[in-house]
Amino acid sequence: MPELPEVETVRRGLQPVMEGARLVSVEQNRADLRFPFPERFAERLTGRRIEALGRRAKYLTIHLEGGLAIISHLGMSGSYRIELDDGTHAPGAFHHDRSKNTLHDHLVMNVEREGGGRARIIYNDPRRFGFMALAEPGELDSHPMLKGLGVEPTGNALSGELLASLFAGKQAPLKAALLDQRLIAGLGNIYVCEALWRAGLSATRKAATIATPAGRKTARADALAFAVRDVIADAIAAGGSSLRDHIQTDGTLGYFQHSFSVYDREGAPCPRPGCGGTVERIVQSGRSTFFCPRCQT
DNA sequence: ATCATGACCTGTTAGC
DNA sequence: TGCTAACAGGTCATGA
Repeated sequence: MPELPEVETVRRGLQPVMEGARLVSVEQNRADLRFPFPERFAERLTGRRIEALGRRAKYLTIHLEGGLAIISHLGMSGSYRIELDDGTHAPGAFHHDRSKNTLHDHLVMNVEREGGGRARIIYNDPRRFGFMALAEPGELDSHPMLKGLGVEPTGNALSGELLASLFAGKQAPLKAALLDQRLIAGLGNIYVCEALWRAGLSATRKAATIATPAGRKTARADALAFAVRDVIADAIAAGGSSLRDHIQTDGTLGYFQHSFSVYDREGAPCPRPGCGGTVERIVQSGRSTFFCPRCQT
């Protein structure tokens, strides 16, 4: 599920229940996800108040009183859901609102909410590619999981100039460069495919070809920087993409999947007006790339 | 250093 | 219907 827009959607869904709440107890149901949980993880959380929820790239950050912070990555299949003490799901609960699948509930945070009442925040992750870490007070930005991350594709930071300088000299395919979290942090397979389509650029072209040899921007760099920021902003506004969970009762599931131009649309006509091409699928470094061979060059 | 590939895990779906 | 293979939103370790 989770690229940057999905993680941001999770953050916004958890925020009204978690911020200001106190962790009454934490149930950790196994020793590891992709990596072992930190030492004494549940004990260190218990009793603390949650001050804020943040996000860096695809990482959710949970800031606790005293400065300790949980760093949570959802991998491919991680999700959070909220259960209120009356047994219902909270508005804003994200994903997997079906009664089955508690098998992979790996962490349960029981909280006393700020305005009173209790809630359970449950982390579920069938494939266990997700992971959690703890950052000591003042060490969040320098934590090994976050410190090497590149620029956020939100806001104005990602300009054509910056993109050109980041990609200058790179022989890797444009797609691989866009997926490199050390350069731009937060893009994944869906939004890279969509951004390349919006920019009219081929995923297989060498990354360096959007810059001059000196690392100056070209029209391609401007188009790609804009496309990346644009598709991420659109996806966040739509609440992210939900590929598998179309059953929904409380209305907070993402709907950006209905706006895909090429992702998972092999054989469909290219939606660009007047193009007339057909979406194709190729494999690059083991991952599907969806693109229009006619208008992406 | 840079780049490509396989590995990690479970669940769902397409195809025979 | 039942089995098998392919594939899935990500990252890390390895080897060329």
